Amino acid sequence: MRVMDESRVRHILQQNAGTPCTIRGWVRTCRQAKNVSFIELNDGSCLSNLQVVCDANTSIADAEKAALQTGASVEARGMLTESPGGKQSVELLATSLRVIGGAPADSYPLQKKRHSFEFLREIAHLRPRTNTFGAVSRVRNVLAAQIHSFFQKHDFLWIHTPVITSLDGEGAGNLFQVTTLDPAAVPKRDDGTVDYRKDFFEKPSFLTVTGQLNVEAFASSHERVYTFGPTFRAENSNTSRHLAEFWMVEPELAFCDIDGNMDLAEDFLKTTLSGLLRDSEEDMAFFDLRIRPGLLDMLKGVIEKPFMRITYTEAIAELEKSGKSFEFPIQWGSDLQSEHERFLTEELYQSPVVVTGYPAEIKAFYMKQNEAGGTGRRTVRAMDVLVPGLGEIIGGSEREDRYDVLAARMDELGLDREMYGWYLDLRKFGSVPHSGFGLGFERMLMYVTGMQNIRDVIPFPRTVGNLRY
RNA sequence: UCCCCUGUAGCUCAGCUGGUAGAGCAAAUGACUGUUAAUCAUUGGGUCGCAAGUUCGAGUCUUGCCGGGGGAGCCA
Repeated sequence: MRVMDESRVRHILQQNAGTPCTIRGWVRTCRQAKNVSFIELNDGSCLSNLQVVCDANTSIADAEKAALQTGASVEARGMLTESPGGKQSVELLATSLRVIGGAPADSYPLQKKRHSFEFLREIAHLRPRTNTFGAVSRVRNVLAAQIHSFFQKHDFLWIHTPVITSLDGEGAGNLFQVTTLDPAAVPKRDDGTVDYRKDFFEKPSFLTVTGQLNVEAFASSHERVYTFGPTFRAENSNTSRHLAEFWMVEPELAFCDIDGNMDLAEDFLKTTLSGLLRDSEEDMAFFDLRIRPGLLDMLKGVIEKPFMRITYTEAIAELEKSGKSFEFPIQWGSDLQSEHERFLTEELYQSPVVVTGYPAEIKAFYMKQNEAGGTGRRTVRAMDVLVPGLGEIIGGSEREDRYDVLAARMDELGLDREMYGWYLDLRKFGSVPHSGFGLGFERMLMYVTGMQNIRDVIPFPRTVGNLRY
């Protein structure tokens, strides 16, 4: 089979009438009359189908005519012609048509009608053949490409941080343990605890919850680096926004403070979003039309408006003086709830907002501490990027680069200095101010597509109590 | 983990205060010289999630279990 030719629907639809074509794909719908049949073929290359027209001159076996049903794979050869129909400019007038694999209509689950996303989740192996999930798959690909392209253009190195880790105390949720021990016969030490010396790594091991700590080592050598890979959280959270396995993007930048970090995050979002709108025009128009009306305007707003930048303390003051009654009361020291985030981005500023200077108590140990100042309130140089329609899309910080301050904070939180010895070393040898952020790739996909459930923007979702395919 | 909703035909759903199951779409067959959510006609299709209970009688009421969805918390 020729792989590098351009006999794919998205290319064929660009060609002029009179071009001979061969197309392979799957039947979306089939309308048959006595002397003419219309078959809509989709090959996943774009949202549009190619209409294949079969008439009396088309060579097709009688047995295969009956197999021309929704879901069947076919190959059609013929001539591209101008279409008299209104919904497409060109169509393929077939000289021959061959059914490669049939799809018995009485058992093929996908029908030529709308299906609920809940139903499609139960046939995750077939949903790539639907309009919506086909578009999600293409947008997922294009967005990933935009992200790589953005970083590559700015001289960032893509670092492949490990999936298996020994660090279990980062505080980013529950971990999946990785082991080769037989669960039915776990080796024990004399005191009854598990003898991990017999395990594969001779110590407890886990799936990573973040590549950040590892990638900081490379920021300390290559200055500009990022991770983009799978991440695992064993949280028992059953919501439309959580997965046990998801993909995360984490840039890390040396010689960069919190302000540079905010500049990077803003440029990152604006550049990747506008690249996506440029390169996925047809699919994005589909989401705007069918999934979330107003989506394109919302995204354009993010691209065009400068991001508002305020401190956590200012945000609390604004929320207090708003006079609005929130379900969760505002109080300095507690985290912003999504209702608060929505108020800031959607009502008060009506633009993306970057909030910095969060209380140290509600943020991770590695974030750089600010000077206490007159109020005695301890804050860290964290930043959350909030966008209208979603809330937090990016979370990041300037990292604590002072050895003594970091070590003291770790002691305070009861973290094992020994285990984090290498991480502390980075502050011992050639330490530099550095910053970075994390972005949940599927969360961003939900945002750009308007899809409401995170399980519908990843090919095969893994969630609590649910592992199929 | 907590709260709420829900499970009836392949899909989406209706089925009032308990009386023995229905629609639209899909499918099958036929008609139709160009359709595009094709149209028209005909036909088939259901242990009403599972188990127990109340009752003369349960899709409908009760309890338990299982599945799905939404929200909260946790977070990305």
